[in-house]
Amino acid sequence: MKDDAKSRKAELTEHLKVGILTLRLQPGTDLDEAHLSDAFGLSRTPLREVFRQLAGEGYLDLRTNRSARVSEMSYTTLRDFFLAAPMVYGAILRLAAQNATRAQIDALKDAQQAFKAALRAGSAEDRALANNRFHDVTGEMSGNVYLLPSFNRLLIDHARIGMTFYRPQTTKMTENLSEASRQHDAIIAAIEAGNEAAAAQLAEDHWNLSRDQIELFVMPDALDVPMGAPLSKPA
Amino acid sequence: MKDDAKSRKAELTEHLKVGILTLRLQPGTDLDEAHLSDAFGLSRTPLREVFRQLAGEGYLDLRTNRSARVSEMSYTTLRDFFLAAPMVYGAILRLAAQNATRAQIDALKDAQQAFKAALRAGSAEDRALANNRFHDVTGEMSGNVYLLPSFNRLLIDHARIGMTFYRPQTTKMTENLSEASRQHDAIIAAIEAGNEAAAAQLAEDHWNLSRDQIELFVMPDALDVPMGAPLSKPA
DNA sequence: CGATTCTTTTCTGTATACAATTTGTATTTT
DNA sequence: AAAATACAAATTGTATACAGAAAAGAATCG
Repeated sequence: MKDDAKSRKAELTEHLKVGILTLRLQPGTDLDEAHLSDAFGLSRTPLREVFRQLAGEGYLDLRTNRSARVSEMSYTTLRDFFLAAPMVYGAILRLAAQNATRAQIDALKDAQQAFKAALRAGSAEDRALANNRFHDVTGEMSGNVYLLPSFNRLLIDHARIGMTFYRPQTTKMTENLSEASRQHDAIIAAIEAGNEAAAAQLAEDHWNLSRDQIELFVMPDALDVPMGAPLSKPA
Repeated sequence: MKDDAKSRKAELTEHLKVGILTLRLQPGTDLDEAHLSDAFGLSRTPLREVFRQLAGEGYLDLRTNRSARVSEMSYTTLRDFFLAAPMVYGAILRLAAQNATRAQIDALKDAQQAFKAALRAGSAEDRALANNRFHDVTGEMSGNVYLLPSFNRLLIDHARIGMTFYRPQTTKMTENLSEASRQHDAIIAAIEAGNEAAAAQLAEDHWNLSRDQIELFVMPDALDVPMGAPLSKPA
């Protein structure tokens, strides 16, 4: 059982990634080098290398002479997200259908099993991470080094945005999650059949569903209170 | 005149970037930490941080317990490049036309001036770098954090592929460079006018020209020698 | 002579110590 | 009392020293 520096470094990386994807580490959070190096038994040198790497992948922002910070999410970035996601997701799934290997398809099926399990009995964090894993595998399948950087960057914020809607608050939202799961199954089938057109269409459908889910959160049903009626006082 | 560590670090970063874009540092080249830290008056710690950053941006590949290496370019990556570039370039120019600020438009004009100067009197390196700079500014204009990672990754290899065809070997290739310059002017005009559709169309035209130029290099005119005739001996 | 093992050397990865910068606090000044 | 300044504490950035892993070379065996 090796617990050397290498594995501790990987642990730290995973810890930060998961924390950021699940919003446990919220956008804008400052990271304390001293505390983290202490907690993971690493000196600051390798720790800072991990920071640089995660910054390169879009998890963190680095500012000279200031602490590393979990990358921000603002309304402008949300707009950019909506613009870029459909295009990149479509291209990735199309390429995945072209290039997926047997082993990758098996990995995708495993990811989907985990996603279903998370829907049945998991927390919001479990669902977001399982969904992230599913799409991450489709990225691997595409194998296109030029599209992956943007795709992975999108997946980070998709998970973070999704953390709000994987905690379903209405029946409609719950139905949407079941639909997403069915779409995952269809995506697997399209990839396995090498059906590019179907994969691209499913990417669009899947994205539209995801967008609807986001809209349900951003624009909830209006409160059922007559105009002018007093609202309950804030604490 | 500050020559402190910070500027030396930036110098090193620039040196490596330029070297990689111009193929002075060829794909697959191993980088020697000891030599570089000596040459730039930096210790290995900040040097390795620069390596990590450049790896994140796609300039370098890092392998544990092995030297950092200039990122490879193979025929498979060339195929991926041709698949991804038209889509991403189009989206970036469309967004650039939407969002460009006055200062950015001025920067783009400056870059184009430099490009023209490089065409008139510069080396192949100068031309590739000036062209890279021009497109880099369009990326800044788009301002979309989700598309930029892929766009910047594409620009790296576009510069490297281009290094072969910015050394024009035929009249046709020279004409293409002039045409590229005219397209740059048209791109500036479309962006300045906020004309998205025109910008997107120009992205397609510009890409097609670039692809033609690459094809001229990959598939040169057949040698004008009758079949079976003896070729001049290699040295 | 070739292949293999062992030793030496070189290079990568990490820890620690120190320098430099920023931030928070107390003091002074208007 | 508010603003400005000076000082102290905390934090980031860098250099150096050392530990560990590959690579290169020497010695041994078939």
